[in-house]
Amino acid sequence: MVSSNAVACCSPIAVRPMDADQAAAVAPMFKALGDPVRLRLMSMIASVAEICVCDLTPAFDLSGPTISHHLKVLREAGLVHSERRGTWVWYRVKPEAFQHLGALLEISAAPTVGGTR
Amino acid sequence: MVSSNAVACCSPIAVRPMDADQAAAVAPMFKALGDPVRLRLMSMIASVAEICVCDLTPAFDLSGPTISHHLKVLREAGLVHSERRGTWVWYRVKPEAFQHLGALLEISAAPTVGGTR
DNA sequence: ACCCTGTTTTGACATCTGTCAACCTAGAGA
DNA sequence: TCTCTAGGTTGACAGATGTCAAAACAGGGT
Repeated sequence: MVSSNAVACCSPIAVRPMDADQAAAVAPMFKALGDPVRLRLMSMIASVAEICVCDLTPAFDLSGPTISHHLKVLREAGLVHSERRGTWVWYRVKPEAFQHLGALLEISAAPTVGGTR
Repeated sequence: MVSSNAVACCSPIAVRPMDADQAAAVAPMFKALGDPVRLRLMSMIASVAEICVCDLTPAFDLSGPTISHHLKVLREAGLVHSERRGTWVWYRVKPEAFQHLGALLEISAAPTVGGTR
C-alpha cells in the first residue's frame, strides 16, 4: 500500500487510462468519500491531528451506530486509522491514501483540452 | 459552479472541516468516481482531449445502455461535458471540477500527522 | 462484582444503484 | 420519405447502502 505512492505519482488518471484492476482498487476510496456524512467526517478528522469519536458523533443528527458504520467504511477503504485508548477511540487520517487520490486528480487539469483533435 | 474554484483553493478539506452544505455539494462528485466502470470511463476521457462514445463502449463488457447510464452520472456530477456532432457524441472532462476535487485532497497530506500529539 | 459510559456489531427495513432488454430519438444517406 | 446506425430513455429486478433499535463489547470507577 505504501508503494502505491509511486504508481500515483507516475500514472495519474489523465496520463494513461486506468485498467480494470487499477480502477477496482481505487474506486472504493472515492466511493467512501461519496457520502456527505463520510465526507464531513473525513474533513473533521483531517482538520486535526486526531479526533475522538465522542467529538464526531454530536456534530450530526444521526445515531451512534450510524456514525460508527460510516467510520468503518472509511477505515475499510484505508482512508483512516483508529485506535482505542482507554474509554475512547481516536481516529486519524492515513496521509498515503489521501496523497494517492490527490495525485490522481491534480494532474488532469494540466493537458490542454482543445489541443489534440 | 465556476466560482467554487475559489472555495476549493482556500478551504481544502484538511484546513477547516466542511459544513453540511459543502459536503452535500461535493460528495456527488466523489460518488460518481466511486464506481470502477465510471472511474475507468473518466480516465479514458481525461487521457485525451475528447473521445467518442463509440470508442468508450467497446472497452467494457457492458451493454450500451449501461455505459450510457454511467456517462449520464458523470455528466450530472459535473465532471464531464458531452456534445453531439453529427452521428456521434463526444465527451470531454470539465477541468474545473477536477481541479476542485484535487485541491480538496492534495493539501491534506501536507500537515504533519505525528507532530501535534 | 456491579454498574455506567462510549463504541461497535447485529438484524431489519426502506431506499438507492448497476445492469439488461426493449423501445425511442437524432442524424446521415439513399 | 425510408432505412440504417449511434446513443439515450424506460421499466424491471437483484443486490448494495444508509439508517435505526437492540444487543454486545470494552474500560473505568465504585
